[in-house]
Amino acid sequence: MNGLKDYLPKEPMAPIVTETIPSGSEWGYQLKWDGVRILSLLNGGEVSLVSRKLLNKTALYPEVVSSLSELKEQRLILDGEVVYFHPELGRPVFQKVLQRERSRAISTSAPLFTYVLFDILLDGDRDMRQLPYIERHQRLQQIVANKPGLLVADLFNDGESLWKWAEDRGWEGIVIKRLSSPYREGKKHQDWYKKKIAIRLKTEAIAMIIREGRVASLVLAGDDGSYIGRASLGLNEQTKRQLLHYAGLHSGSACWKELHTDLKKEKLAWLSKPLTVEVTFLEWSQDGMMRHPKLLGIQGLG
DNA sequence: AAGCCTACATTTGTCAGTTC
DNA sequence: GAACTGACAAATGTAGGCTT
Repeated sequence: MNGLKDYLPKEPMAPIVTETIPSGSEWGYQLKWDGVRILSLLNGGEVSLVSRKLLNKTALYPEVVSSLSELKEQRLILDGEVVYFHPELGRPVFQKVLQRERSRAISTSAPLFTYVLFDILLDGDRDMRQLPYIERHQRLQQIVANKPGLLVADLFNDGESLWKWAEDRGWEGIVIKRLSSPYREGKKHQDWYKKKIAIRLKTEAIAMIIREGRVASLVLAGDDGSYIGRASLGLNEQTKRQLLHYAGLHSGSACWKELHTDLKKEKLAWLSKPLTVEVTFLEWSQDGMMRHPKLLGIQGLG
């Protein structure tokens, strides 16, 4: 019999970003649970947890280890997402996961995390990876059925409805899986897709951050003129050159009396004529910043 | 308070190889 | 030779912890 590690992928199977939701009976749909990807290895009473990059996370999520303890006499490799489910909001809150990931000592009053499972790679002696996803999902449900702290991600058959449901309730997005698909490493497949729900905003770039004589990112202000973050995703070299040119033509003075600490160490080029930009981002952070902002377009650039 | 660290996600640029 | 693709590195940003 092979060791458990022989069944561990170099990287877990990952969904590919898509804009259009594939439809048809060969596809299944799941909510995208916003947390950290964790593979779990169970064997002979031992439980260990590893991250996307196969780093050991066993000590970081003791409650997950404990939730899995009922299953630990079996020989299993499971795949899923560790999330903090906010009871009032009715959805996962990623910030809580970040707090846990960055803490060394876990306080006893730390919020409890849930392990949301969506795949099984090994079941006893059986390599499950070649089985169709629908069968792996069914087997996972049999094994995990109603264990506290564990959840099997539901599989739905109507992608558009799930998308609307997720959108209405502020979830991160949905994952679309080909029901016949084997488990393959990384993104070398055409079987798993994800579509993220993004907030769209038209806002103003009032300054640019300059590094080594080049535009590094745009400083964005919200409706009330306050700092809501910076954005660089979506800028290519050509756009950066255009921006630098624009900054030269419309050089202005500082808008704020006091700079956000974020910006204090940066070299800024203030604009006398702000640029209207469109951005998307995943969500607002607690202190009013955009999480993962991305520029869609900039108006008024030559 | 500043600066560095770790971990993660994602895009952009580049290079090499393949295809038309 | 142009256009596409995959693999890879670099860049950018997120955020709290830790040290000074």
